[in-house]
Amino acid sequence: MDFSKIDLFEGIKGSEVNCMMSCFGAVFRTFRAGATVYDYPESGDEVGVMLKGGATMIRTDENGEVSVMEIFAEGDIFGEVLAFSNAAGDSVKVIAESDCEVMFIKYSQITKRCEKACEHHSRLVQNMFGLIAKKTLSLSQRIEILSKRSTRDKLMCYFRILARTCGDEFELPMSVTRLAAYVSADRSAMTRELSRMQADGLIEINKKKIRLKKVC
Amino acid sequence: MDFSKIDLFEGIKGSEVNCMMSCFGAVFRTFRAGATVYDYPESGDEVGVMLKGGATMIRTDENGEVSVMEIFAEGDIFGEVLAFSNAAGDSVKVIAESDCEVMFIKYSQITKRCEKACEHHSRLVQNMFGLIAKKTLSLSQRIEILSKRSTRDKLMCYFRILARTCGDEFELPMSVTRLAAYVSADRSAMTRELSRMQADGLIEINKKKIRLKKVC
DNA sequence: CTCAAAATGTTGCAAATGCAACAACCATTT
DNA sequence: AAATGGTTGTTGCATTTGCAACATTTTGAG
Repeated sequence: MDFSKIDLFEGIKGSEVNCMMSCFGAVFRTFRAGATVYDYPESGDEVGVMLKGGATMIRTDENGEVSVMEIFAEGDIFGEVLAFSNAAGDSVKVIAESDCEVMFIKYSQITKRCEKACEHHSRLVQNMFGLIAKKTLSLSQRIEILSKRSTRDKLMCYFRILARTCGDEFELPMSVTRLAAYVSADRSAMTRELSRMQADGLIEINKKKIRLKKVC
Repeated sequence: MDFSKIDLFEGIKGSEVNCMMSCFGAVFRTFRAGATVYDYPESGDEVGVMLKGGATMIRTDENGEVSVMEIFAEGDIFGEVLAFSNAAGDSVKVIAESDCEVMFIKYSQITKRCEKACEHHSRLVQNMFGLIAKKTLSLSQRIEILSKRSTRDKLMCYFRILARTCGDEFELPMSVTRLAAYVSADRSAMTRELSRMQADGLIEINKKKIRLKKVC
């Protein structure tokens, strides 16, 4: 297993990473696309580290309304203690978007100093620090999107965020149906709005390929 | 200054806290209600710790649209590195809701180990950890609220969250105008909806006092 | 290949919401 | 007391949005 690309272990040698695994009681699992990676009511204080592939955190409320909470790519971490409140007791799951590989460790083992006082434990804490900061950033981005009043503004806001890393032409990192859940809009209404946006010359859209046309 | 109630310093003796202040280059300031506590484009890598009073983080976009991003009470921390993306380059400020007292420290001084290697520095990092986790929780709560489709659902979601800590009868922690910004709805439309909710027997509302009536 | 399930695209209609404009109220300052 | 600025409450109207229902296309499994 190559951990060199995983941010959580940055600055920690591969050999030492393996050594740390026993402290953490790390467990490795692989999942097929569509499988449930993490089921919140059950998964206690475990932290998941996405080693390979991608997944989406999905909340389903009592009315069956679905909303996308977070999107995980390689290197991202997730877990109940890390990220969210489940106020309403809704069902919250992480679903594999593609085949993926995940490492699970106990949160409590990370935050408390282990008896052996691994030298690299504190570095790991620092890394974790940075990852959580990154996560708050993405949550905050989501809030920026959701706080727009109209579906059009929400979409434009999201597209501009994507464009900042990918340029004015990019591919949606999720299905249109998921996108609707992500911006918290009705799918059909959103599709209608996407058409209008194209008609108004704001974007060009072809399947999942999108091109921002106007600078703004 | 009494730090015993500030989560960031939990488990660190008062005398040692004072000792640490020099490492951090802590600066203390007081603000009147309505004053600007923190202005993001300018305030670099500083972390604010709310020692006394309360404040609100407000984003204003290019159209003058206002949205409340976070609400800070005693013990909460805030800062650019901690929480948010400013994608659009909008104006983001922290405004004192009441008279308040804030301590500012440099983020970089917290994350990097200081030369003196204070014994308690690592405890501070652990505490900071917990605070950020708490922050992600509140961001995630906000997302839970914003991802509801209707204004009524947003409000009920928020009220239930408040009720969990305060019981079925509580006082709004912000003005109605701010509440509208928080749930990202038009103020007048929200007021209208609040009346309807009362008419429908869901809540009783009197100024800022709210009572949840139906269990659900 | 074939079938079933899921995703996508489209439309009409009713309801919710934003918007604008206004009046009433409150607190603070002069 | 008067003036000022901010918050609150209300209403009519145009627009947006959600919702439901349906046809079409794509995907995946056997």
